[in-house]
Amino acid sequence: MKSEPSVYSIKDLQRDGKTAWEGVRNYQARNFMRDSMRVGDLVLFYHSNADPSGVAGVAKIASRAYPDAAAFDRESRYFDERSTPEKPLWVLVEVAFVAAFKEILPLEKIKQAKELEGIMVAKRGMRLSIQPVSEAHFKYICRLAGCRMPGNEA
DNA sequence: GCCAACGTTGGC
DNA sequence: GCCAACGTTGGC
Repeated sequence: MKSEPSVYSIKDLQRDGKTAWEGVRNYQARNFMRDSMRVGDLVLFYHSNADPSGVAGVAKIASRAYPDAAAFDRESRYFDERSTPEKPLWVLVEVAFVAAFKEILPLEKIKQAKELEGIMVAKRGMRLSIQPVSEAHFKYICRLAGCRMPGNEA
């Protein structure tokens, strides 16, 4: 899951413990939240538009998808008049902090790693803010980042 | 700040 | 349903 650190960083999540991932306004990204995410699923937290851009840590899904109330709020930058409480168009999931990498694992490193061949985030023009990651890729990224995780002590 | 790539919108 | 115009994303 991508976030611009100037808006919301892994440190912000560490401080908050948990956050509602509001503001996703892309159908494909929404569908991943709604259809594929389950409580307990692990997430790579990616800093976009950053220096450097890359994976900043690990989070986990803390709720199933439910309507994103920001879409109903005229004052919100995420307001969308097509979405109503009766017929919500956009959803969010809650995301909980797991770990912050000591150092960002830069996109450049991800592109260089043979083991990560085919990973979505490395593809040209890939700007989807929520992307599926294979278990093998996930583990390898954690290893590259030197992150110790339950079930992934390597 | 530039700009390529992409998604969305809306005229036809 | 096509596709040009537009707005946004995000690496650099």
